[in-house]
Amino acid sequence: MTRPPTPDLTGLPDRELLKLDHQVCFSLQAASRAFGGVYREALRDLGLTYPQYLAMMVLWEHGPLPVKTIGDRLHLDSGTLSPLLKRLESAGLVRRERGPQDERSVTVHLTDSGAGLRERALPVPRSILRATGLSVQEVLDLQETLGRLTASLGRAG
Amino acid sequence: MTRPPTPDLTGLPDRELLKLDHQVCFSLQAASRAFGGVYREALRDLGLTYPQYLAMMVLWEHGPLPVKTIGDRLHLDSGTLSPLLKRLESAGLVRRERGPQDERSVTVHLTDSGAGLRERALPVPRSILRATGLSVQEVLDLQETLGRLTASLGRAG
DNA sequence: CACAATTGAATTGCGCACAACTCAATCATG
DNA sequence: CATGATTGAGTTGTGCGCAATTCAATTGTG
Repeated sequence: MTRPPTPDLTGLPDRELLKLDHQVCFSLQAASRAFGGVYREALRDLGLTYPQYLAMMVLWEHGPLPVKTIGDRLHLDSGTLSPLLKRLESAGLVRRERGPQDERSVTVHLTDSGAGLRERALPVPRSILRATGLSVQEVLDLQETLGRLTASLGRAG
Repeated sequence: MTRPPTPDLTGLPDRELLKLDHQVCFSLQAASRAFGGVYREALRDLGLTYPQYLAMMVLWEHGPLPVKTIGDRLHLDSGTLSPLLKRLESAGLVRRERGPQDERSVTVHLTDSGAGLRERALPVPRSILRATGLSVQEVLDLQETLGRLTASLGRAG
């Protein structure tokens, strides 16, 4: 019943492979959506969705940034970020300016309102972490595994 | 530098919590999206998206099922499933019938074309699992952790 | 039996993710 | 310096996920 650390996957029967890989991606998405639900509730008062919260966090941490840089950090392209930032802008949290040196680039600034929102967002991480029910070590292990997984999948795809 | 297995989370500073929880959900979504990319490529020839593939797998495994049952298995509601099944139907893979005993229920059947697609889908799981770069044991551990995580988050949200 | 509550599907609306494309600004090469 | 390639944003279209609503069918209760 013990398995070698790197078993010969090609030797496993198709239906076992099917179960394994199905459940990995499936349980990954299940966890991801469960997070979404918890964040949705935690961010409701702030009027932010989770992706919007991520964008705000990048700005809270690094100050004004070009759209391109935000996209690099969040692994999102302009097709996702442009409308998202537009919503943040119409919510009055953010302001966009064409860069003077490179007129293709648009730099995103926090407004006073956007900067002030940080205070109200501070308790969110704690409530989320507590909701996971995981120990810190489990969180670290999970991240390590997910990091390798994403890297492998990225190279493959 | 060593930590107890279940540390007192309330004792950690805010900014450390912030990093931890941020990266968990973030790396979860990153892995989930990386999977999406790999599946997208693997399923391109079949003309299926990953959620459509999941629905087909349920039908391949269990035969004709009511929409409700498919939704329970995939954790999807009718708002997501109805249009998805409609697309599968217009692709000729699936047929929908009102149940005679309960006229609210709609049972989804595979067409011959839909059943035949299973053959072409068989090599997909193997290529996906290989792309993960994880050992079988790591896959099992990951699933276990994700299962607990999802359960905790579900209870919390 | 009548009527209220519940259930199963579908629809609408919103936001995210991604592909494909447009367009202007910038860069690189000859 | 002129021209072709590349880059940064934005737009369009498709599909997923979720909330909220609608509607008919069914169930439960008095």
